Amino acid sequence: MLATIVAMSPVERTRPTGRDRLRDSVLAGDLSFLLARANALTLAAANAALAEHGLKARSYSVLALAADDVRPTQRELAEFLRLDPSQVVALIDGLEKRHLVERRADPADRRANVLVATDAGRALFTRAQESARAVELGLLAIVTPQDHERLARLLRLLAFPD
Amino acid sequence: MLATIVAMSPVERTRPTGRDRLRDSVLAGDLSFLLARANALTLAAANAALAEHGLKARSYSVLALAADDVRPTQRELAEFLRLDPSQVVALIDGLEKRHLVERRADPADRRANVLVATDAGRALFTRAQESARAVELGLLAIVTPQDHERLARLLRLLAFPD
DNA sequence: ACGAACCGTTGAGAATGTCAATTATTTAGG
DNA sequence: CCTAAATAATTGACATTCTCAACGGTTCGT
Repeated sequence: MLATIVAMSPVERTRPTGRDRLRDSVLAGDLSFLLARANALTLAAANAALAEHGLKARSYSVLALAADDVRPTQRELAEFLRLDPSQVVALIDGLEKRHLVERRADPADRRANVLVATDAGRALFTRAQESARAVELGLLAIVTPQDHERLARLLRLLAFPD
Repeated sequence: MLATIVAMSPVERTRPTGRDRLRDSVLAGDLSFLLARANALTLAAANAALAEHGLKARSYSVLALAADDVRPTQRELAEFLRLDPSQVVALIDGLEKRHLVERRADPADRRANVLVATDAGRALFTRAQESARAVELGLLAIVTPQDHERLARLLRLLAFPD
């Protein structure tokens, strides 16, 4: 409403001046949109920081789970990362060729593989994690530690609804 | 640490039972990951709901901005939605063929087009918006209204850092 | 023992992302 | 005023990612 009035300047103003006109649009109030845009920016920053380690957010995530001794199945990886199982195959292939992870037969189910990190994988992850951490702190420098915690809690609710 | 101890059960336990073992991994504490996963789930839900209107999150966003009389330039759309300008071309082509939006020469800059919605576009947007709203409320049913507001505020900070 | 369900893998085709080149127009500087 | 650099939209090429269906091997329920 206010924006409309402001736009009603003299005679068809060239442009309502606003550099953030779009930020006042209804779309900007849409949580899905904010989520998408925040994710896009964050992902770009993360990928840029991980590039020096030859990783992207995806491969970093897989490596992180492998290095964490949680011994995830490829199926679990796919569900957790919201990827098609076939993408997990390609992702692991890439990391395995670089000797950062290994597929091990799951002793409990011979259909399944379990993913473990090699020593080199763990070493790389430790280094990459610092880069990732730096990015995250950079992005969150604008919010208070309390808000940081709140955000994590709320995102966890959205990310794991069940 | 704790996980390690727990895993050290009698004789190589088949599996630490946990169905959410992965949720205790270090990755699950990563804000980028939570953002990515929350976005993936939200996007999937939004696309599913918008499908009945022949829209996806992307085209819905473009339509929303067009219907909002904010008269965005294609360049502005690209920046706002974090897309390559060439993708905006394709997106608008699709909507324009369905007579939902129109490109209008920007009176202030003849290089630029400004996007406006047709009456049909506005009508469709109104309907689609209800679906989008329903999805959003569904996703946020688990949080309090106050948390809903907090989340929006924090995401806006991440989505528009400057 | 049997069929159904499940795991990883492969391959194909659609959708998206990324980038460079082109034309038309605007802007900045001499 | 004129010119060079920058900008907006578009096109096309190419890489990456998404989505599905099919397959062999294995497990599960009955």
